This record gives sequence, structure tokens and C-alpha cells, in this order.
Amino acid sequence: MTRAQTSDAERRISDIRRFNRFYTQKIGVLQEGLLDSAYSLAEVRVLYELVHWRDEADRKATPSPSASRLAARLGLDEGYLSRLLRGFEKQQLIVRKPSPDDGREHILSLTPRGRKAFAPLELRSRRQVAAMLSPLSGLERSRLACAMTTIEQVLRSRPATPEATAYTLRSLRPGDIGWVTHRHGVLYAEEYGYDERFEALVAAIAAHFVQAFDVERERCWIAELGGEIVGCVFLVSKSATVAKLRLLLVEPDARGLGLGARLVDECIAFARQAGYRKIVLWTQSELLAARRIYEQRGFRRVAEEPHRSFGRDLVAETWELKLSRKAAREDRVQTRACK
Amino acid sequence: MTRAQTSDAERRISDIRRFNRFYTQKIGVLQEGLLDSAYSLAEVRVLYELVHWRDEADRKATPSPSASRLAARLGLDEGYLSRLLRGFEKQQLIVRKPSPDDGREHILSLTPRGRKAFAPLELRSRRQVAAMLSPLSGLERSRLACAMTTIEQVLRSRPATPEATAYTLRSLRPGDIGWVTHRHGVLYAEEYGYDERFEALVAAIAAHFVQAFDVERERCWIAELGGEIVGCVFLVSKSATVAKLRLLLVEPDARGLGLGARLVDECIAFARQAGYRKIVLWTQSELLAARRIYEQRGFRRVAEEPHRSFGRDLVAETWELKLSRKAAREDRVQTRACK
DNA sequence: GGCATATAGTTGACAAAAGCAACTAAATTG
DNA sequence: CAATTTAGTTGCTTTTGTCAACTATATGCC
Repeated sequence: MTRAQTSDAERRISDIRRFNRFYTQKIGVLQEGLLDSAYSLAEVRVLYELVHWRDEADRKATPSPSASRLAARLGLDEGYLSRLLRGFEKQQLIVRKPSPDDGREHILSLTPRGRKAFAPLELRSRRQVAAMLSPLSGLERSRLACAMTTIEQVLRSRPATPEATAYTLRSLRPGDIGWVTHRHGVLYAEEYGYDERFEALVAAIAAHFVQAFDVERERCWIAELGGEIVGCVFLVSKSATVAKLRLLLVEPDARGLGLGARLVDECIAFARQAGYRKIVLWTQSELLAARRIYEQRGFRRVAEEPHRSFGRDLVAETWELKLSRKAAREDRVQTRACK
Repeated sequence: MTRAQTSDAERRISDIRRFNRFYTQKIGVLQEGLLDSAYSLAEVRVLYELVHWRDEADRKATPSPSASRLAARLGLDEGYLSRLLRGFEKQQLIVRKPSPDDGREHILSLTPRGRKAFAPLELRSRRQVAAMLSPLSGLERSRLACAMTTIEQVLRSRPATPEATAYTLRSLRPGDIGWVTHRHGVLYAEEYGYDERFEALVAAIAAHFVQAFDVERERCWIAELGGEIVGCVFLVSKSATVAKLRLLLVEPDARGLGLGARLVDECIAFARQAGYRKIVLWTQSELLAARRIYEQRGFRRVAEEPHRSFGRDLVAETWELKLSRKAAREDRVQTRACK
């Protein structure tokens, strides 16, 4: 297990390094177009930063551009940058005015002339990117854009890392029914070899949930993490006193966060509040991770039955949890402790 | 329209440039770690290429590494590279032997000593990447890896651009039912404001398709483009002589390729071959793109009825296409011409 | 075969880019 | 208010990269 994870991580690192090499080259090609201008690459980068200083998404306080901030951002030597800036000032492309807050630093800004000088470079750079995009189809372009956004999001949000494991729960939105079905279909096919009939069963259950929805006595929870759906569970009414827990799923990437347990706890709490006396659920013997959660919550296995479904020989299990009033009190405490 | 597209494209270009700037910085940070080695950045890049020369995925003929190929790949001046290589040779990190095919070129290869010298750099680089990954959650890591793969795939496959618009059709696989449901849910919510009850209806239809599947008389087609699903259609049996076309969908990114028409043509051809006399379908008056396809294929609108569904006031339409023997011949010709 | 032209690689001279360290001046700390 | 830190500058040095001229082999064409 540990061994496999290590080699997995190793492979991921190699992939990233390969991507870096690849993308270094891409960027190099794109930058070549700027080479025959009057400015060096470093100069272009400096001007670029000054032109685009404000449009970063994540700039919180948007500190004004000073020489040292520029140097830090571009990874340039301060001495070298100082010279570049003096050159720009001589050509009247930028002005430096002393910062009102701090007499040591100077705030840099482009003059209209500086903007004008940079415009053709800007245009050329855009053309280069456009040329890179031109052979791509609409689909490819949007995949590219989406992938880049993902990378930026993931790598930018470093200071706010506690959120990386903070999932949120919400109720149903358009697209969720399909997502639930899709991921059940894919994951159970991959992990247990179930065929498309399993997915169809999930689709039918999910469809029925919406079509016969009882707002007082039924509910579903969709878990999101970092803007992606990573889990779900449904609680539906089986009779006046019996609720049924269905379609519990946690994405492989989000396992180990206690999300499955949390989802089941939500179901239990809601079922109790809605006045049910019992929760039942139907599962397969081979779904061990889920079973552990049910056991911990006090579910008991009350029946099992071999059957052939979804292209596999399986053993179905029925589990139930009694929601007595006494247990209710205990359980509420437990639930609270889990959060 | 054109105007909007232009500004869309402009925005996309800005996004890509922003990403490039962002990633340039990332790479810069990662490379800093290599700086305090005995080798310069250029030297490290050269050694890196030699070490990893073979592991590119797309290297077709994998030409052996020669000085000029290295120079081209790394964007280095040949003269400069020549000197670097001589240095390496003096340190016995590489050997150059004359190419058997071409007396002008020399094949470069690392000596064991060269490999050994590079190993610590390799290790350091991997550590750097690992450090970049360490604050990320499992989910974030896999999103990152997936996004990088996407970018590489999209940008690498440039020579083979004709495939960019060549979709393929296939039959059902696990995950498809969910995908069909999910995309119907999302797209109809976005484009027409339908609520989750529409998605539930789709889920029910798709589930029923699998659960009551008649292999001789029913079929579905999933369209893929560049490894992504971009469209679908289902043909089901309504009675012995009547087929029903359902769940026609084309992703926005893949519109304009004639995919919708192709999917309907497949249905018609299959229905005819399966012995149906008529195809019917149910649609809404506001779905104009689909209507155009139906009209062109000879479908006639036979009924319409206002109704309130999915949170909207809609006008449902029933369309049908008679599959007479005579029409069959005409239609076959038409279909062929469309492909 | 033989001439013109292209390609792989090398070399020397030179220029640009980048790094380092010492320095000034303002700000911050205690 | 002395000590330390930070922003920025400057002189000096090394590194890095460019250019053009050159050799040797290969290729195309008559």
C-alpha cells in the first residue's frame, strides 16, 4: 500500500516535471516573437508587469508597484532591475515618484508614452497566442482554457490551504442527478466491475427521488470540495416510520476525510428530526469501506442474500438502524462530536 | 455574434497570457533550486534533455540526440551549445561518437559518470516538485495532474489537426447514462432555465433504456471528440412499427460540425433497417437548432400542446417521419451525401 | 562525375545580461 | 537614539548568449 502510493507519487512528480519541460519550451517559443523588438526579454517582462499590474485575480491589497516588489515577482536582481528602470525613465517610459508612506520606496508607473511603446509588443504577444490557438478546435480551446484555470487555481491558493480539506454540503442542483449517476457508473465499473445495468438502477433511483420528492421527509446531500462534487447521499421515505439511505458515494480523491461518515450522520440526524423510527439500507458485502461506517453508526446487518446482478455474483446485505428516543440523545452527542 | 465571439477570443487570449506569466514564475521558482549546483541553468537543461531523451510520449522515430537537435529543442545557440558540450566532454560526462548515417553529425550520450553527476540534481528537482505538491490535497493533486495532461495533449498534437473535427460514434459504456443525464441537466438549466425535474425525466428515460433494452430494435449512439463525450441520441421501440427518437444532445463546444444531423441520420438508418415504419419524437418549440435538423430530414410536426413543466411554460411538439419504402431510397442517398 | 547549395558542427570576437558586494538613505525595533 | 532592517543604487565582475566566418560532410541537379 505505502509502496504503491510512493511509486504513484513518484510518477506524478515525473509527469509534472515533464509538463514543466514541455511548457518551458512552449513559453520559450511564444517569447521568441518578442525578441526582435527594441527591448530585451527582461525589459519586456518588466513592462508587461507594469501594464498588467492590477489585473491579477488574487491580488488582495494590490500594493503599488515598487522596484523591490517587481524584482521579487520577476525573480530579477535588484541591481539589474534598478538599471533597467533608469533606462526606462531616461526614455520617459515610466515615472518614479516617492511613496507617500515610505520615503525609501518609489512607486513606478507607466507614462502614456510607455503604454504606447508597449502596445505593439502587447499586440504581437496576443498574435502569438492566437496563432497557437488557431489550429485548435473550439472544444480543444475550451479544454485548454479550463485546464489552465485549474492549474492556476490549485497552485495559487497556497496560503489558504486549510480549505483544501474543508468540504461543504449542499442540496440538489441541476446536473447533480446526472453527476451522481455518472460517478456511480464509472467508479463501480472500475472498482468492482459492475456493468451499465448498475448505472441504470442508480439513474432510476435518482430520477424517482426527484419525481416523488417529499420535501418534509426526504433529502439529499451533495458534498463539494474545491468547487468539485466529491460525494453524495440520499435519504428517502420507505414508509411512515422507515427511512431508506441510498446512493452513498465518496470520490476516491476525497476519501479519508471522514466525508462518508459525515454524510451518514447527516442522514441519521435528519431522519430522527423527521420522525422516522428506523433507517434501512441495501448494500453489497464487498463494499467494505461503507460497511465500516454503518457499523460505527450502530447499524446492524439484518439480512443477506446472494444474487446475480450488474454482471457479477454478489451478496446483498440489508442493514438497519433503530432510532429509539434514548439512542437519539446519545447519538446527537456523538454527531456533534464528529463535526 | 461576431462581436461577442471576438471579445470571447480576446478574453481567452488574455487568460492564456496570464497563465503563461503565472507559470513562468512557477517554473522560475522551481529552477532556482538548481542554481547552486556546479552547473549553470543551461548546462542543467542540456543534461536533463540527455537523461530524459527517450521518455517523451510522442517521439515517433526518436532520432538520436545530436548537437543540432538539442539546440533546436532547447532553443540554444549552436555555438554556445558546442562549447557547453565540449566542457562536458572534458569532464567526461558525455561522449560523442560520429553518426554512422551522417558523417557530419555526432551522437551524444551520457557516460555513467555523467549520469552520476546529474543524479543529485535530478533528486533536487524532484524534491522541489514534491514540495510544491505537499500542501495540496489528494483531490487538488489529481486535478493538477489531469489539467497538465490535458494541456500537453491539446498542444502537442498539432500536426494531426484534421482529427480535431473528426468525431467518433460508439455504443453505451458505464458512465454514459450519467453523462447524458448530467449534461442534459446542466445545459437545459443554463440555456432554457429548466429545473431539476427535467434532469430527473432524462435519468428515468435513460434508466429505462438500459433496463428494458431490446438489442434488435433499440440503440444509442455516443459521440466522442478528442476523448470527450460531445453528443448522444437514443432510438427506442414504441410499438412494433413505431420507433421513438430521444435525448438528442450536442455539446455547445461541438456544435457546427453537423454532429446533430449525423446522429439523427444514424437513427433513421437504423430504424429503417430494423423494420420500423415511422419515427416519432417529442420536443419543445423553443429548441430551434434541433427543429431545423428534423425538418431537413423530412420530419413533420403533427401536434403541439402548451404545458407547464420543469418550471417553465413550454409548448411541446410531436414530430414524425414516415419510413416508406420509396422514401427509404431517397433518404439513403441523402444520408450518404451528408457524411 | 562535378558543381552549387544546404546542413552539422566549431571557433573567435564581442556584446548583452545577470550577479555580487559595497554603499546610501529611510524605516523599524527595542 | 543606537542597532538593525529594508528599498534602492552603483561599480565591478562573471556568465551567458550572439554573430559571423569557417570546415567538413551531405544532397540535389545537370
